[in-house]
Amino acid sequence: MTATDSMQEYLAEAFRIAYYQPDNPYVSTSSLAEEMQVSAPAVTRMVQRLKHAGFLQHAPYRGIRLTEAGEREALANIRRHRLVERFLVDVMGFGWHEVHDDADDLGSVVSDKLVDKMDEMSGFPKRCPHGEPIPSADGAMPRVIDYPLSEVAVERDYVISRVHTHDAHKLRYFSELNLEPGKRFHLVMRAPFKGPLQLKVDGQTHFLGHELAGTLRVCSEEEYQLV
Amino acid sequence: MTATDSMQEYLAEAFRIAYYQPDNPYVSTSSLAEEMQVSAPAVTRMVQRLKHAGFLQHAPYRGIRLTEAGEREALANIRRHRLVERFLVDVMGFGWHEVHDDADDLGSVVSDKLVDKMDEMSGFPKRCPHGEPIPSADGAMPRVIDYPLSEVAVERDYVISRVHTHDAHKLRYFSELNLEPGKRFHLVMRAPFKGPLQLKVDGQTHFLGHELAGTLRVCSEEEYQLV
DNA sequence: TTAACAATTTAGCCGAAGTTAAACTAATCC
DNA sequence: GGATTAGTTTAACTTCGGCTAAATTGTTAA
Repeated sequence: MTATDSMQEYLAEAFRIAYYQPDNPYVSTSSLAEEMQVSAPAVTRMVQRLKHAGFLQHAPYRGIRLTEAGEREALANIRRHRLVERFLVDVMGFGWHEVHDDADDLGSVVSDKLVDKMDEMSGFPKRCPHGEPIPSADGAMPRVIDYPLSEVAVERDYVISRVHTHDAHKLRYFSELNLEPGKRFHLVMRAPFKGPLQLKVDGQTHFLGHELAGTLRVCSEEEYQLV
Repeated sequence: MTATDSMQEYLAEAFRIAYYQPDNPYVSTSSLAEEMQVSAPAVTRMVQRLKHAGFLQHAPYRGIRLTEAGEREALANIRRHRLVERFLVDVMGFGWHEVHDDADDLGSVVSDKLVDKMDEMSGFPKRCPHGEPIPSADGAMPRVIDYPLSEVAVERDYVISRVHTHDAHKLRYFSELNLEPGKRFHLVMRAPFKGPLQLKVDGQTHFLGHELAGTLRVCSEEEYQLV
């Protein structure tokens, strides 16, 4: 059985959610509903269709879990999506903070031929502009090593690994602060009780709220080079 | 009222058909059905929806005719489609004969922002890779001047203006013969009774059947420069 | 241990876009 | 001028993907 575009989107989103909660392999329908901007019943019905097609297992009232086939579909979609983003940024010159919506639209329709060409023209990138790893053509997905900025030790250097938000304003703000994936910076201090963080980027000092900092994931230079 | 993607496709196709029959402004539902690869009733119902939305007039059993609003929608779609084709050829390096399907898919989803960028990166082209004129952003569509190769005078020089087929094999064949839009050639002779044509391209002599020749539209160098 | 609440699923609805089969027009042909 | 035929339209059904409202389940708290 082959997945429709819509089915692939659900599978991809489920995979992304699972990737961000490495402890627990089950994805709740409500988290899917939220990410897909869709009602809960819509998810339940799609889940049933996907189960019948063999793309996932469903433990009612508990959650879902992709099968091998489901992961394959998901990774194909994610790869297309992230390579399109890279292409829009590297080749077409858009800002990394402004390409998500267009990439969403394009990601569902580009052919393999096109994706391969985009891959090539972007220099076979390893990560998308938000820092997420790009699955290989044969469906291997590296696991990146990084930590929420809001939880790492102070007075040390880090590299931005991933920026985990789709909020256009936040992305634009990070972009203005030069806080983008791959960027090196120094974490000066963090105020207690979920207080603001102070960091130094390109010699400039910035302050970030605790919550905002939580959407940035960071790691060491060496860890960044691993993927 | 704003048109869905699907509505725009129908409007665009209707416009293209009308453009190829300059004498008669009415487009039959069967021609639309054929071009859209869809059953006749599907067209009839869509036509009614489009009529209600004010995009066309419908004379039952006679045909349809786009309104101003309908032409606007159609031209926006055609512009997107043809600029995507140009981009795939000029920027991404695909062959002009192989981009139609991808362009079809992409044309329905690319945003204005993207189309404008593609326009710029392609050098603000005037025609798509098949030679069809590209509507301007404000919705003006030039009318090209050209004639079926099967009907023009022999022993003269011409330029390929448009290649009017979507058949992948024919396109590939034309491509192999170097017969692409903008190409200059000499029409040597034409055998009577719908016989083959002889022409000289780049010093090489080729023969084309009458029907195949009909899918090529040609004009003088000066006429080609007009659009 | 039961009551309340939150999450999930079921039931029944809608609209878009497709299909086939049957009915209807318009036009042509003898 | 009426019968045949080609082209259109209507009717009735399908699938997909969304929705709201109602029922159900699992968990938590009194």
